[in-house]
Amino acid sequence: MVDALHLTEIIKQKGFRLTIARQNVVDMVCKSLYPFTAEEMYAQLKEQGIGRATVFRTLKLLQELDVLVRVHLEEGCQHYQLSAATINASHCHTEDHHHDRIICRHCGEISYLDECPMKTNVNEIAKRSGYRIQGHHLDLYGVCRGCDK
Amino acid sequence: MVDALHLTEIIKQKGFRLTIARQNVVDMVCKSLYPFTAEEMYAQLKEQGIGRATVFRTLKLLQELDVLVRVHLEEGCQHYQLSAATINASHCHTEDHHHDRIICRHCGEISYLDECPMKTNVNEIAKRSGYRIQGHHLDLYGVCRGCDK
DNA sequence: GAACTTATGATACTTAGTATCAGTTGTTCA
DNA sequence: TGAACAACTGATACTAAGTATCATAAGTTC
Repeated sequence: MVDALHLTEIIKQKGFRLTIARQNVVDMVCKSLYPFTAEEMYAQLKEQGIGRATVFRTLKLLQELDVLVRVHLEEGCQHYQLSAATINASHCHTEDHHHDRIICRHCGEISYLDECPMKTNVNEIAKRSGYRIQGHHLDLYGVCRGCDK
Repeated sequence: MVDALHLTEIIKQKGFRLTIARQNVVDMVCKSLYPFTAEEMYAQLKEQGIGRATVFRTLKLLQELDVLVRVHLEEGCQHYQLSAATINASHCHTEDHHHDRIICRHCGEISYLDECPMKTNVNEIAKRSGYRIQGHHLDLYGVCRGCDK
């Protein structure tokens, strides 16, 4: 699990106030193991009196602070997950957790690659394209072992 | 430009009717050079009396037929573009056009990689993950040469 | 603790996309 | 040909995801 303190520090460092609502959202975000939607997050936070707009606003803020990224699943774009930068910076992780994924088209299972296949390619791509490359988003699609029968 | 005839053949082969509305959508899709939204397409087709629902339906059908893919841009998921399979199958293209992209975070410019960096990795990933891999979606993010000053 | 700024929740609104449905258009087969 | 049927259509109403507005509340600064 990612350290919530690290994220609240980022919020304060950038000059934003750390309110109770934001603290709550950050806590939930840190506990998330899988990509989640704003609605799912709101469903859990509204019991604590946190408004829908605030949840959307806070997730957007965390995205702008590079804490979260919005990710592309085949069914739509409304999912958020912790950015690779956040997970890497977290003291709770020693290995490099990356978010390259394989999604099973049959059962929807999502696995994460243990090794980033792009690592060796980025320099070459940068040279060829002239871009300064800052990151990437990679999803593989296929059929998992269980479904492939 | 992709051959509209090839796409209309796919529609007919799969047992769907080739109506005037579908023909119009296919023609527009073939002319598209960049990812487009359903609303953009509708804006151009409504003059010809084609309804909004029909445009959405037809784009969805073309997606199901693997003619189009919905793509992930940072601002959202609502864009469509021709699938790699369609472009490769088109007689107008001899080289391998792939849709791995680099997107400039500054000006929004989109470039396409001329070589798929995943080509060499897919077998290894399949072996390690146990998935039968059917495809992937790769976006790189960074700053293009023009903006990087 | 007053003055100010930022953030909040409620609400209304926008945008993207889907469901429904009566009417229209292709297709098939006699 | 044309009747019968299924597929498709546009209009419309709806849902879901997200944004804008605004009066109120809560931090912050001095």
